[in-house]
Amino acid sequence: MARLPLYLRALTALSERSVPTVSSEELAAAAGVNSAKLRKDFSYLGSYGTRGVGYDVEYLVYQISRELGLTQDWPVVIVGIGNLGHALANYGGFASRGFRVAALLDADPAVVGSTAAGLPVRHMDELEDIVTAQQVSIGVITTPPGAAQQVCDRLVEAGVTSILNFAPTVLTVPDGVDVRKVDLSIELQILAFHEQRKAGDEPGAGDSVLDRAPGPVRAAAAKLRRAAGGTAKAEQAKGKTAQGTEGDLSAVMPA
Amino acid sequence: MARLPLYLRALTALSERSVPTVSSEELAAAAGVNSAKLRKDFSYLGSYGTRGVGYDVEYLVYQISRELGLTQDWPVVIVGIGNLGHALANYGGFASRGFRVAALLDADPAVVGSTAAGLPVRHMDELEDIVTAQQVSIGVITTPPGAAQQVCDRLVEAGVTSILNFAPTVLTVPDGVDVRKVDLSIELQILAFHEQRKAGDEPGAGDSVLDRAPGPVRAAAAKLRRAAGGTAKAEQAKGKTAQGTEGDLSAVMPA
DNA sequence: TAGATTGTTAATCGATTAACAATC
DNA sequence: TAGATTGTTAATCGATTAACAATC
Repeated sequence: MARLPLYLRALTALSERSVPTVSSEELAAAAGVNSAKLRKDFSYLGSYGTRGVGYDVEYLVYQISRELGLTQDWPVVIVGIGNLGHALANYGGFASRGFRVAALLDADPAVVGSTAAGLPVRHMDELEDIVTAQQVSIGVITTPPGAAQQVCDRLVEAGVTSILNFAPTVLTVPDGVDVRKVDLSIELQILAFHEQRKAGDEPGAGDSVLDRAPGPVRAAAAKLRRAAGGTAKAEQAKGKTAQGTEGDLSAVMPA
Repeated sequence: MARLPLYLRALTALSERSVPTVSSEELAAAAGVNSAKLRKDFSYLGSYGTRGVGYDVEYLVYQISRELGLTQDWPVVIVGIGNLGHALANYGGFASRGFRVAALLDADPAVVGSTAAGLPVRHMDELEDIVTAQQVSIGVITTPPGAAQQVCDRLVEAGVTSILNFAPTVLTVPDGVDVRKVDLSIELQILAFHEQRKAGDEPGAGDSVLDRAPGPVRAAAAKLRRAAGGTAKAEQAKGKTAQGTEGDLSAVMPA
Protein backbone atom coordinates (compact mmCIF):
# COMPACT_ATOMS: atom_id res chain seq x y z
CA MET A 1 0.00 0.00 0.00
CA ALA A 2 2.79 2.41 0.87
CA ARG A 3 4.14 1.94 -2.62
CA LEU A 4 0.96 3.07 -4.33
CA PRO A 5 1.93 6.77 -4.13
CA LEU A 6 5.23 5.89 -5.80
CA TYR A 7 3.50 4.07 -8.60
CA LEU A 8 1.05 6.91 -8.93
CA ARG A 9 3.81 9.44 -9.34
CA ALA A 10 5.52 7.37 -12.02
CA LEU A 11 2.22 6.78 -13.78
CA THR A 12 1.35 10.46 -13.68
CA ALA A 13 4.62 11.24 -15.41
CA LEU A 14 3.80 8.67 -18.11
CA SER A 15 0.31 10.06 -18.41
CA GLU A 16 1.66 13.54 -19.00
CA ARG A 17 3.77 12.15 -21.80
CA SER A 18 0.63 10.52 -23.21
CA VAL A 19 2.07 7.03 -22.91
CA PRO A 20 -0.95 4.71 -23.31
CA THR A 21 0.33 1.50 -21.74
CA VAL A 22 3.24 0.38 -19.64
CA SER A 23 4.66 -3.02 -18.73
CA SER A 24 5.33 -4.04 -15.14
CA GLU A 25 9.02 -4.10 -16.03
CA GLU A 26 9.06 -0.50 -17.24
CA LEU A 27 6.91 0.87 -14.47
CA ALA A 28 8.88 -0.99 -11.82
CA ALA A 29 12.09 0.51 -13.15
CA ALA A 30 10.56 3.98 -13.07
CA ALA A 31 9.35 3.51 -9.50
CA GLY A 32 12.55 1.82 -8.41
CA VAL A 33 11.05 -1.50 -7.35
CA ASN A 34 11.13 -5.13 -8.43
CA SER A 35 8.68 -5.93 -11.22
CA ALA A 36 7.37 -9.04 -9.49
CA LYS A 37 6.62 -6.97 -6.43
CA LEU A 38 4.79 -4.42 -8.52
CA ARG A 39 2.67 -7.06 -10.20
CA LYS A 40 1.86 -8.57 -6.84
CA ASP A 41 0.92 -5.17 -5.48
CA PHE A 42 -1.40 -4.55 -8.40
CA SER A 43 -2.91 -7.98 -8.09
CA TYR A 44 -4.22 -6.94 -4.67
CA LEU A 45 -6.08 -4.11 -6.32
CA GLY A 46 -7.57 -6.39 -8.93
CA SER A 47 -6.56 -7.46 -12.39
CA TYR A 48 -5.99 -4.26 -14.25
CA GLY A 49 -3.36 -5.50 -16.68
CA THR A 50 -3.55 -7.27 -20.00
CA ARG A 51 -1.21 -10.19 -20.56
CA GLY A 52 1.11 -9.62 -23.45
CA VAL A 53 0.34 -5.91 -23.42
CA GLY A 54 0.81 -4.34 -20.02
CA TYR A 55 -1.21 -1.87 -17.99
CA ASP A 56 -3.36 0.97 -19.26
CA VAL A 57 -1.77 4.08 -17.79
CA GLU A 58 -4.89 6.22 -17.45
CA TYR A 59 -6.93 3.44 -15.97
CA LEU A 60 -4.27 2.65 -13.40
CA VAL A 61 -3.90 6.31 -12.46
CA TYR A 62 -7.60 6.42 -11.81
CA GLN A 63 -7.75 3.19 -9.83
CA ILE A 64 -4.78 4.03 -7.65
CA SER A 65 -6.01 7.56 -7.02
CA ARG A 66 -9.30 6.11 -6.04
CA GLU A 67 -7.71 3.50 -3.83
CA LEU A 68 -5.70 6.15 -2.06
CA GLY A 69 -8.73 8.33 -1.54
CA LEU A 70 -7.29 11.10 -3.69
CA THR A 71 -10.45 11.54 -5.69
CA GLN A 72 -12.02 13.26 -2.76
CA ASP A 73 -11.31 16.54 -1.04
CA TRP A 74 -9.35 16.42 2.24
CA PRO A 75 -9.40 19.56 4.32
CA VAL A 76 -6.35 19.85 6.57
CA VAL A 77 -5.32 22.30 9.24
CA ILE A 78 -1.71 23.28 9.78
CA VAL A 79 -0.86 24.21 13.34
CA GLY A 80 2.31 26.18 13.97
CA ILE A 81 3.10 28.68 11.25
CA GLY A 82 6.84 29.00 11.57
CA ASN A 83 9.18 28.33 8.68
CA LEU A 84 8.03 24.80 8.19
CA GLY A 85 4.37 25.67 8.48
CA HIS A 86 4.88 28.33 5.86
CA ALA A 87 6.65 25.91 3.59
CA LEU A 88 3.89 23.34 3.90
CA ALA A 89 1.16 25.92 3.35
CA ASN A 90 2.84 26.72 0.05
CA TYR A 91 3.63 23.14 -0.84
CA GLY A 92 2.17 22.49 -4.26
CA GLY A 93 2.04 18.75 -3.83
CA PHE A 94 -0.84 19.02 -1.39
CA ALA A 95 -3.39 20.84 -3.49
CA SER A 96 -2.71 18.74 -6.55
CA ARG A 97 -3.64 15.60 -4.65
CA GLY A 98 -6.89 16.65 -3.09
CA PHE A 99 -5.51 18.15 0.10
CA ARG A 100 -6.98 21.55 0.82
CA VAL A 101 -5.58 23.77 3.54
CA ALA A 102 -8.66 24.60 5.58
CA ALA A 103 -6.83 26.86 7.99
CA LEU A 104 -3.46 27.95 9.33
CA LEU A 105 -3.28 28.22 13.11
CA ASP A 106 -0.77 29.65 15.53
CA ALA A 107 -0.69 30.56 19.19
CA ASP A 108 1.61 33.55 18.76
CA PRO A 109 -0.31 36.85 18.55
CA ALA A 110 2.54 38.27 16.49
CA VAL A 111 1.91 35.69 13.80
CA VAL A 112 -1.87 35.60 13.96
CA GLY A 113 -3.33 37.89 11.35
CA SER A 114 -0.46 37.62 8.92
CA THR A 115 -0.98 35.69 5.72
CA ALA A 116 0.79 32.65 4.31
CA ALA A 117 0.07 31.14 0.94
CA GLY A 118 -2.80 33.56 0.60
CA LEU A 119 -4.48 32.39 3.79
CA PRO A 120 -4.80 34.32 7.04
CA VAL A 121 -3.13 32.82 10.09
CA ARG A 122 -5.79 32.33 12.72
CA HIS A 123 -5.56 31.92 16.45
CA MET A 124 -5.51 28.56 18.18
CA ASP A 125 -8.73 29.53 19.92
CA GLU A 126 -10.53 28.97 16.66
CA LEU A 127 -9.22 25.43 16.27
CA GLU A 128 -12.31 23.64 17.49
CA ASP A 129 -14.71 25.78 15.46
CA ILE A 130 -12.72 25.34 12.28
CA VAL A 131 -12.32 21.59 12.63
CA THR A 132 -16.01 21.17 13.30
CA ALA A 133 -17.27 23.58 10.66
CA GLN A 134 -15.08 22.28 7.88
CA GLN A 135 -15.11 18.66 9.02
CA VAL A 136 -11.34 18.52 9.14
CA SER A 137 -10.05 15.01 9.77
CA ILE A 138 -6.35 15.58 9.11
CA GLY A 139 -4.11 17.84 11.18
CA VAL A 140 -0.50 18.79 10.50
CA ILE A 141 1.62 19.73 13.50
CA THR A 142 4.57 22.02 12.84
CA THR A 143 4.88 23.50 16.31
CA PRO A 144 7.92 23.35 18.56
CA PRO A 145 8.19 19.94 20.25
CA GLY A 146 7.06 21.27 23.61
CA ALA A 147 3.67 22.29 22.27
CA ALA A 148 3.04 19.29 20.05
CA GLN A 149 1.28 16.97 22.50
CA GLN A 150 -1.04 19.70 23.69
CA VAL A 151 -1.92 20.66 20.14
CA CYS A 152 -2.39 16.99 19.30
CA ASP A 153 -4.79 16.55 22.21
CA ARG A 154 -6.86 19.51 21.10
CA LEU A 155 -6.97 18.33 17.51
CA VAL A 156 -8.09 14.87 18.57
CA GLU A 157 -10.63 16.28 20.98
CA ALA A 158 -12.02 18.43 18.20
CA GLY A 159 -12.45 15.39 15.99
CA VAL A 160 -9.26 15.04 13.96
CA THR A 161 -8.37 11.39 13.42
CA SER A 162 -5.16 11.59 11.38
CA ILE A 163 -2.09 13.56 12.36
CA LEU A 164 1.06 14.31 10.44
CA ASN A 165 3.65 15.25 13.03
CA PHE A 166 6.75 17.25 12.18
CA ALA A 167 7.65 17.97 15.78
CA PRO A 168 10.42 15.71 17.10
CA THR A 169 8.26 14.17 19.80
CA VAL A 170 6.44 10.91 20.23
CA LEU A 171 2.75 11.69 20.39
CA THR A 172 0.27 9.84 22.53
CA VAL A 173 -3.12 9.39 20.93
CA PRO A 174 -6.24 7.37 21.67
CA ASP A 175 -7.24 4.32 19.71
CA GLY A 176 -8.53 5.09 16.24
CA VAL A 177 -6.21 8.01 15.64
CA ASP A 178 -3.35 7.60 13.17
CA VAL A 179 -0.08 9.43 13.55
CA ARG A 180 2.67 9.68 10.98
CA LYS A 181 5.87 11.34 11.90
CA VAL A 182 8.36 13.12 9.69
CA ASP A 183 11.64 13.85 11.37
CA LEU A 184 14.01 15.67 9.10
CA SER A 185 17.04 15.20 11.31
CA ILE A 186 16.56 11.45 11.41
CA GLU A 187 16.95 11.29 7.67
CA LEU A 188 20.19 13.20 7.93
CA GLN A 189 21.38 10.99 10.74
CA ILE A 190 20.95 7.96 8.54
CA LEU A 191 22.92 9.59 5.76
CA ALA A 192 25.64 10.47 8.24
CA PHE A 193 25.77 6.87 9.37
CA HIS A 194 26.48 5.78 5.83
CA GLU A 195 28.96 8.57 5.25
CA GLN A 196 30.86 7.46 8.27
CA ARG A 197 31.07 3.96 6.87
CA LYS A 198 32.31 5.24 3.53
CA ALA A 199 35.02 7.25 5.22
CA GLY A 200 36.92 4.15 6.35
CA ASP A 201 40.00 3.08 4.41
CA GLU A 202 39.02 -0.55 4.11
CA PRO A 203 35.82 -1.32 2.28
CA GLY A 204 33.19 -1.45 4.98
CA ALA A 205 35.57 -0.51 7.75
CA GLY A 206 35.01 2.28 10.17
CA ASP A 207 36.19 3.50 13.50
CA SER A 208 32.98 2.39 15.12
CA VAL A 209 32.96 0.58 18.41
CA LEU A 210 31.76 -2.39 16.46
CA ASP A 211 35.16 -2.75 14.94
CA ARG A 212 36.87 -2.98 18.28
CA ALA A 213 34.41 -5.52 19.65
CA PRO A 214 35.16 -9.20 20.23
CA GLY A 215 34.93 -11.61 17.32
CA PRO A 216 31.26 -12.54 17.31
CA VAL A 217 30.25 -8.91 17.68
CA ARG A 218 32.48 -7.87 14.81
CA ALA A 219 30.91 -10.54 12.68
CA ALA A 220 27.46 -9.30 13.54
CA ALA A 221 28.59 -5.77 12.87
CA ALA A 222 29.87 -6.71 9.45
CA LYS A 223 26.54 -8.35 8.75
CA LEU A 224 24.76 -5.23 9.92
CA ARG A 225 26.94 -3.15 7.72
CA ARG A 226 26.23 -5.26 4.69
CA ALA A 227 22.53 -5.06 5.34
CA ALA A 228 22.56 -1.35 5.99
CA GLY A 229 24.89 -0.72 3.09
CA GLY A 230 22.11 -0.84 0.58
CA THR A 231 20.31 2.36 1.57
CA ALA A 232 19.90 3.78 -1.83
CA LYS A 233 23.20 2.89 -3.24
CA ALA A 234 22.70 2.59 -6.94
CA GLU A 235 23.19 -0.90 -8.28
CA GLN A 236 25.62 0.28 -10.91
CA ALA A 237 27.44 3.35 -12.00
CA LYS A 238 25.79 3.68 -15.35
CA GLY A 239 22.81 5.70 -14.33
CA LYS A 240 20.85 3.10 -12.46
CA THR A 241 17.85 4.63 -10.80
CA ALA A 242 18.22 5.03 -7.07
CA GLN A 243 14.96 5.57 -5.41
CA GLY A 244 16.20 5.80 -1.89
CA THR A 245 13.68 5.68 0.83
CA GLU A 246 10.36 7.23 1.09
CA GLY A 247 10.37 8.37 4.63
CA ASP A 248 10.07 4.67 5.45
CA LEU A 249 6.72 3.21 4.82
CA SER A 250 7.01 -0.46 4.18
CA ALA A 251 7.61 -1.50 7.75
CA VAL A 252 4.50 0.11 9.05
CA MET A 253 2.26 -0.59 6.14
CA PRO A 254 3.35 -4.06 5.23
CA ALA A 255 0.70 -4.76 2.65
CA MET B 1 20.10 0.77 12.55
CA ALA B 2 17.25 3.02 11.49
CA ARG B 3 15.91 2.74 15.01
CA LEU B 4 19.05 4.09 16.61
CA PRO B 5 17.97 7.72 16.16
CA LEU B 6 14.69 6.86 17.89
CA TYR B 7 16.47 5.29 20.82
CA LEU B 8 18.82 8.22 20.94
CA ARG B 9 15.99 10.68 21.17
CA ALA B 10 14.33 8.74 24.00
CA LEU B 11 17.65 8.38 25.79
CA THR B 12 18.40 12.08 25.43
CA ALA B 13 15.10 12.86 27.11
CA LEU B 14 16.00 10.51 29.97
CA SER B 15 19.43 12.03 30.19
CA GLU B 16 17.96 15.51 30.54
CA ARG B 17 15.88 14.23 33.40
CA SER B 18 19.07 12.80 34.93
CA VAL B 19 17.75 9.26 34.89
CA PRO B 20 20.84 7.08 35.44
CA THR B 21 19.69 3.72 34.11
CA VAL B 22 16.81 2.37 32.08
CA SER B 23 15.52 -1.12 31.41
CA SER B 24 14.88 -2.41 27.92
CA GLU B 25 11.21 -2.54 28.81
CA GLU B 26 11.05 1.14 29.75
CA LEU B 27 13.15 2.39 26.89
CA ALA B 28 11.26 0.26 24.39
CA ALA B 29 7.99 1.75 25.62
CA ALA B 30 9.40 5.25 25.28
CA ALA B 31 10.61 4.60 21.76
CA GLY B 32 7.50 2.72 20.78
CA VAL B 33 9.11 -0.61 19.94
CA ASN B 34 9.15 -4.15 21.27
CA SER B 35 11.61 -4.68 24.12
CA ALA B 36 13.04 -7.86 22.62
CA LYS B 37 13.72 -5.99 19.42
CA LEU B 38 15.44 -3.24 21.33
CA ARG B 39 17.67 -5.70 23.18
CA LYS B 40 18.54 -7.39 19.94
CA ASP B 41 19.35 -4.05 18.34
CA PHE B 42 21.65 -3.16 21.20
CA SER B 43 23.27 -6.56 21.14
CA TYR B 44 24.54 -5.72 17.66
CA LEU B 45 26.31 -2.72 19.10
CA GLY B 46 27.86 -4.75 21.87
CA SER B 47 26.88 -5.63 25.40
CA TYR B 48 26.20 -2.33 27.04
CA GLY B 49 23.60 -3.49 29.54
CA THR B 50 23.85 -5.03 33.00
CA ARG B 51 21.63 -7.99 33.74
CA GLY B 52 19.27 -7.30 36.60
CA VAL B 53 19.92 -3.58 36.31
CA GLY B 54 19.39 -2.24 32.80
CA TYR B 55 21.33 0.15 30.61
CA ASP B 56 23.40 3.13 31.67
CA VAL B 57 21.71 6.08 29.99
CA GLU B 58 24.75 8.31 29.49
CA TYR B 59 26.88 5.50 28.21
CA LEU B 60 24.26 4.44 25.71
CA VAL B 61 23.76 8.01 24.52
CA TYR B 62 27.47 8.21 23.84
CA GLN B 63 27.74 4.86 22.13
CA ILE B 64 24.74 5.44 19.87
CA SER B 65 25.85 8.96 18.99
CA ARG B 66 29.19 7.55 18.11
CA GLU B 67 27.71 4.74 16.10
CA LEU B 68 25.60 7.20 14.14
CA GLY B 69 28.56 9.43 13.47
CA LEU B 70 27.03 12.30 15.38
CA THR B 71 30.17 12.97 17.36
CA GLN B 72 31.68 14.55 14.30
CA ASP B 73 30.87 17.66 12.32
CA TRP B 74 28.94 17.24 9.08
CA PRO B 75 28.89 20.23 6.76
CA VAL B 76 25.84 20.26 4.49
CA VAL B 77 24.74 22.48 1.63
CA ILE B 78 21.10 23.30 1.02
CA VAL B 79 20.22 23.94 -2.60
CA GLY B 80 16.99 25.75 -3.40
CA ILE B 81 16.11 28.42 -0.86
CA GLY B 82 12.36 28.59 -1.20
CA ASN B 83 10.04 28.09 1.72
CA LEU B 84 11.31 24.64 2.49
CA GLY B 85 14.96 25.60 2.12
CA HIS B 86 14.34 28.43 4.55
CA ALA B 87 12.64 26.12 7.00
CA LEU B 88 15.49 23.63 6.88
CA ALA B 89 18.13 26.33 7.24
CA ASN B 90 16.41 27.32 10.47
CA TYR B 91 15.74 23.79 11.62
CA GLY B 92 17.21 23.42 15.08
CA GLY B 93 17.46 19.66 14.92
CA PHE B 94 20.34 19.86 12.47
CA ALA B 95 22.82 21.91 14.43
CA SER B 96 22.19 20.00 17.63
CA ARG B 97 23.24 16.79 15.99
CA GLY B 98 26.45 17.81 14.36
CA PHE B 99 25.04 19.03 11.07
CA ARG B 100 26.40 22.41 10.09
CA VAL B 101 24.94 24.38 7.20
CA ALA B 102 28.00 25.16 5.12
CA ALA B 103 26.09 27.17 2.54
CA LEU B 104 22.70 28.05 1.11
CA LEU B 105 22.52 28.03 -2.67
CA ASP B 106 19.97 29.20 -5.20
CA ALA B 107 19.86 29.84 -8.92
CA ASP B 108 17.46 32.77 -8.72
CA PRO B 109 19.28 36.14 -8.76
CA ALA B 110 16.38 37.62 -6.82
CA VAL B 111 17.08 35.27 -3.93
CA VAL B 112 20.87 35.28 -4.09
CA GLY B 113 22.26 37.80 -1.66
CA SER B 114 19.37 37.63 0.79
CA THR B 115 19.96 35.96 4.12
CA ALA B 116 18.29 33.00 5.76
CA ALA B 117 19.05 31.74 9.24
CA GLY B 118 21.84 34.29 9.38
CA LEU B 119 23.56 32.92 6.30
CA PRO B 120 23.83 34.61 2.91
CA VAL B 121 22.22 32.84 -0.01
CA ARG B 122 24.89 32.24 -2.61
CA HIS B 123 24.67 31.55 -6.30
CA MET B 124 24.76 28.06 -7.76
CA ASP B 125 27.93 29.00 -9.58
CA GLU B 126 29.75 28.74 -6.28
CA LEU B 127 28.56 25.20 -5.62
CA GLU B 128 31.69 23.43 -6.70
CA ASP B 129 34.02 25.77 -4.85
CA ILE B 130 32.04 25.51 -1.63
CA VAL B 131 31.76 21.74 -1.71
CA THR B 132 35.47 21.38 -2.34
CA ALA B 133 36.66 24.01 0.11
CA GLN B 134 34.50 22.85 2.99
CA GLN B 135 34.64 19.16 2.14
CA VAL B 136 30.88 18.90 2.03
CA SER B 137 29.72 15.32 1.66
CA ILE B 138 25.99 15.82 2.27
CA GLY B 139 23.68 17.84 0.04
CA VAL B 140 20.04 18.73 0.64
CA ILE B 141 17.90 19.39 -2.43
CA THR B 142 14.87 21.64 -1.94
CA THR B 143 14.52 22.84 -5.51
CA PRO B 144 11.47 22.42 -7.73
CA PRO B 145 11.33 18.89 -9.17
CA GLY B 146 12.43 20.02 -12.61
CA ALA B 147 15.76 21.23 -11.36
CA ALA B 148 16.50 18.42 -8.92
CA GLN B 149 18.33 15.98 -11.19
CA GLN B 150 20.55 18.69 -12.59
CA VAL B 151 21.41 19.92 -9.11
CA CYS B 152 22.00 16.37 -8.00
CA ASP B 153 24.41 15.78 -10.87
CA ARG B 154 26.39 18.87 -9.99
CA LEU B 155 26.53 17.96 -6.31
CA VAL B 156 27.76 14.47 -7.12
CA GLU B 157 30.25 15.78 -9.64
CA ALA B 158 31.58 18.16 -7.01
CA GLY B 159 32.11 15.32 -4.58
CA VAL B 160 28.92 15.02 -2.53
CA THR B 161 28.15 11.38 -1.72
CA SER B 162 24.93 11.64 0.30
CA ILE B 163 21.80 13.43 -0.82
CA LEU B 164 18.61 14.24 1.04
CA ASN B 165 16.01 14.89 -1.61
CA PHE B 166 12.85 16.85 -0.91
CA ALA B 167 11.93 17.29 -4.55
CA PRO B 168 9.24 14.83 -5.70
CA THR B 169 11.46 13.19 -8.28
CA VAL B 170 13.36 9.96 -8.47
CA LEU B 171 17.04 10.84 -8.70
CA THR B 172 19.57 8.92 -10.70
CA VAL B 173 22.97 8.69 -9.05
CA PRO B 174 26.16 6.73 -9.65
CA ASP B 175 27.26 3.86 -7.47
CA GLY B 176 28.49 4.91 -4.07
CA VAL B 177 26.10 7.80 -3.68
CA ASP B 178 23.25 7.48 -1.19
CA VAL B 179 19.92 9.17 -1.70
CA ARG B 180 17.14 9.53 0.85
CA LYS B 181 13.89 11.02 -0.21
CA VAL B 182 11.34 12.87 1.88
CA ASP B 183 8.05 13.39 0.15
CA LEU B 184 5.62 15.31 2.27
CA SER B 185 2.62 14.60 0.11
CA ILE B 186 3.22 10.86 0.31
CA GLU B 187 2.83 10.96 4.05
CA LEU B 188 -0.49 12.74 3.65
CA GLN B 189 -1.59 10.29 1.01
CA ILE B 190 -1.06 7.44 3.43
CA LEU B 191 -3.09 9.21 6.08
CA ALA B 192 -5.83 9.82 3.56
CA PHE B 193 -5.86 6.14 2.71
CA HIS B 194 -6.54 5.30 6.32
CA GLU B 195 -9.09 8.06 6.70
CA GLN B 196 -10.96 6.66 3.76
CA ARG B 197 -11.06 3.27 5.43
CA LYS B 198 -12.32 4.75 8.67
CA ALA B 199 -15.09 6.57 6.85
CA GLY B 200 -16.91 3.37 5.98
CA ASP B 201 -19.93 2.33 8.04
CA GLU B 202 -18.79 -1.20 8.60
CA PRO B 203 -15.57 -1.72 10.47
CA GLY B 204 -12.94 -1.96 7.80
CA ALA B 205 -15.35 -1.31 4.96
CA GLY B 206 -14.87 1.34 2.36
CA ASP B 207 -16.12 2.28 -1.05
CA SER B 208 -12.89 1.15 -2.62
CA VAL B 209 -12.84 -0.87 -5.79
CA LEU B 210 -11.55 -3.68 -3.63
CA ASP B 211 -14.98 -4.01 -2.09
CA ARG B 212 -16.67 -4.48 -5.41
CA ALA B 213 -14.19 -7.04 -6.62
CA PRO B 214 -14.86 -10.78 -6.97
CA GLY B 215 -14.53 -12.99 -3.92
CA PRO B 216 -10.83 -13.83 -3.91
CA VAL B 217 -9.91 -10.20 -4.48
CA ARG B 218 -12.15 -9.07 -1.66
CA ALA B 219 -10.51 -11.58 0.61
CA ALA B 220 -7.08 -10.30 -0.33
CA ALA B 221 -8.32 -6.76 0.15
CA ALA B 222 -9.55 -7.55 3.62
CA LYS B 223 -6.16 -9.04 4.40
CA LEU B 224 -4.46 -5.95 3.05
CA ARG B 225 -6.72 -3.80 5.14
CA ARG B 226 -5.93 -5.70 8.29
CA ALA B 227 -2.24 -5.41 7.58
CA ALA B 228 -2.37 -1.74 6.70
CA GLY B 229 -4.74 -0.98 9.53
CA GLY B 230 -1.97 -0.79 12.05
CA THR B 231 -0.28 2.37 10.80
CA ALA B 232 0.15 4.02 14.11
CA LYS B 233 -3.10 3.12 15.64
CA ALA B 234 -2.56 3.11 19.36
CA GLU B 235 -2.86 -0.29 20.96
CA GLN B 236 -5.29 0.99 23.52
CA ALA B 237 -7.21 4.08 24.35
CA LYS B 238 -5.61 4.72 27.68
CA GLY B 239 -2.70 6.78 26.52
CA LYS B 240 -0.69 4.11 24.82
CA THR B 241 2.24 5.65 23.01
CA ALA B 242 1.79 5.76 19.28
CA GLN B 243 5.04 6.25 17.54
CA GLY B 244 3.79 6.18 14.02
CA THR B 245 6.34 5.94 11.32
CA GLU B 246 9.60 7.57 10.95
CA GLY B 247 9.58 8.41 7.33
CA ASP B 248 10.01 4.66 6.78
CA LEU B 249 13.42 3.37 7.51
CA SER B 250 13.26 -0.25 8.42
CA ALA B 251 12.66 -1.57 4.96
CA VAL B 252 15.71 0.04 3.52
CA MET B 253 17.94 -0.37 6.49
CA PRO B 254 16.90 -3.75 7.71
CA ALA B 255 19.57 -4.18 10.31
C1' DT C 1 19.85 -16.12 48.00
C1' DA C 2 15.84 -13.95 45.44
C1' DG C 3 14.46 -10.81 42.15
C1' DA C 4 15.28 -8.49 38.06
C1' DT C 5 16.78 -7.94 33.59
C1' DT C 6 19.91 -8.82 29.90
C1' DG C 7 21.59 -11.37 25.79
C1' DT C 8 20.37 -14.93 22.68
C1' DT C 9 18.00 -18.73 20.78
C1' DA C 10 14.49 -20.59 18.12
C1' DA C 11 9.97 -20.19 16.33
C1' DT C 12 7.00 -17.34 13.81
C1' DC C 13 5.60 -14.20 10.76
C1' DG C 14 5.56 -11.59 6.69
C1' DA C 15 7.76 -9.57 2.72
C1' DT C 16 10.42 -10.33 -1.45
C1' DT C 17 11.33 -12.41 -5.69
C1' DA C 18 12.37 -16.08 -9.21
C1' DA C 19 9.92 -18.77 -12.08
C1' DC C 20 6.31 -20.17 -14.96
C1' DA C 21 1.64 -21.35 -16.44
C1' DA C 22 -2.06 -18.67 -18.24
C1' DT C 23 -3.43 -15.89 -21.84
C1' DC C 24 -3.57 -11.67 -24.54
C1' DT D 1 0.69 -19.14 -34.28
C1' DA D 2 4.70 -16.76 -31.84
C1' DG D 3 6.00 -13.38 -28.77
C1' DA D 4 5.12 -10.81 -24.84
C1' DT D 5 3.61 -10.00 -20.43
C1' DT D 6 0.52 -10.73 -16.69
C1' DG D 7 -1.08 -13.05 -12.39
C1' DT D 8 0.28 -16.33 -9.05
C1' DT D 9 2.75 -19.92 -6.91
C1' DA D 10 6.29 -21.47 -4.13
C1' DA D 11 10.80 -20.80 -2.38
C1' DT D 12 13.67 -17.72 -0.06
C1' DC D 13 14.98 -14.33 2.76
C1' DG D 14 14.92 -11.44 6.64
C1' DA D 15 12.65 -9.22 10.46
C1' DT D 16 10.02 -9.78 14.68
C1' DT D 17 9.17 -11.60 19.04
C1' DA D 18 8.25 -15.05 22.81
C1' DA D 19 10.78 -17.48 25.85
C1' DC D 20 14.44 -18.54 28.82
C1' DA D 21 19.13 -19.46 30.38
C1' DA D 22 22.75 -16.55 32.01
C1' DT D 23 24.01 -13.47 35.38
C1' DC D 24 24.01 -9.07 37.83
